[in-house]
Amino acid sequence: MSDTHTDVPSVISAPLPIPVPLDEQLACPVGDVLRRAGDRWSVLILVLLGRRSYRFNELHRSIEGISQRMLTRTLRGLERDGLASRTVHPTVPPTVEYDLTPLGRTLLEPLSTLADWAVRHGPEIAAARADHDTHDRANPG
Amino acid sequence: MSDTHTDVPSVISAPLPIPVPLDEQLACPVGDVLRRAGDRWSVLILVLLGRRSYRFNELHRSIEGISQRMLTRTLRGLERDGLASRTVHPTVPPTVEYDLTPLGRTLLEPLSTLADWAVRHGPEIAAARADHDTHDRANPG
DNA sequence: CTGCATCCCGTGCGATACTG
DNA sequence: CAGTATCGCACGGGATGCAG
Repeated sequence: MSDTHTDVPSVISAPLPIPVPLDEQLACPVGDVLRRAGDRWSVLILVLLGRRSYRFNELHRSIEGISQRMLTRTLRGLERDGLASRTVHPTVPPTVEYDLTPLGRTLLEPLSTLADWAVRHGPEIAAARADHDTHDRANPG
Repeated sequence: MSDTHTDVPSVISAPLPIPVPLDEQLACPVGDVLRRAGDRWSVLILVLLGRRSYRFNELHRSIEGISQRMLTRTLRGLERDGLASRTVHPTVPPTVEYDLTPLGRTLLEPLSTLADWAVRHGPEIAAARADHDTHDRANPG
């Protein structure tokens, strides 16, 4: 953890065939995870479920701006990837409980590493963005 | 780094106002970074530039399947966020060199953490996905 | 309560063609 | 070499309505 020395282990610094082949890109699980994390709701839901289990409408009420459609779709996606679990309790009004799977729980760690970076360097990004927009054109639209 | 004990530090486990307000979501730099990382090309370009500087067509040749349009747009995006730098050398055939900024370089670390997780747990995700698709319906298409 | 179906829009992304 | 312009498709994502 020295100062200017950025030691990057693992995959990122691993040798890479050039040109990076299409197969490699599509088959790579990194792309999968990145896409998941990149959508608008998955990470937020992951974080909420990381604290406790939620029911459907409870999640719906807990996330301002999400539609039922996207909540359903996102949960299905997380479930499909083995990150969240869906438990149906056969009560008279149906009750469905969502939890994080052990796998999903392990994802919180690397996610928090990235989130931490984002929070730390958010101002720098905002500044760079403002600077770029100002110098490039007067009215960014 | 114990076995089943997942200790999640920082942002992810920080207190969160419920319901999570829309402003919070849009203003949050985490969302920004996640979106960037979630697009198809940014991370790959970040990784390449992390090794050495590249020229435009050199990048174009190094990434199979990317269009000029998306290469330009992605590089502009990275540049706008202060993650990559663009240097024009006033030679007779114009030469443009792309590099990682110090900021961009620091992003490689948390990114590699996530990438590492993806590679480690990729099989589990694939298995869960196959299992889900099989049990849910015979023909997923 | 928990969801699926339908309609619609914005945009990410690729293909192609053209310019300094 | 290093881009820009235009087109078109696919998909994420919101609004609304219906159903078990």
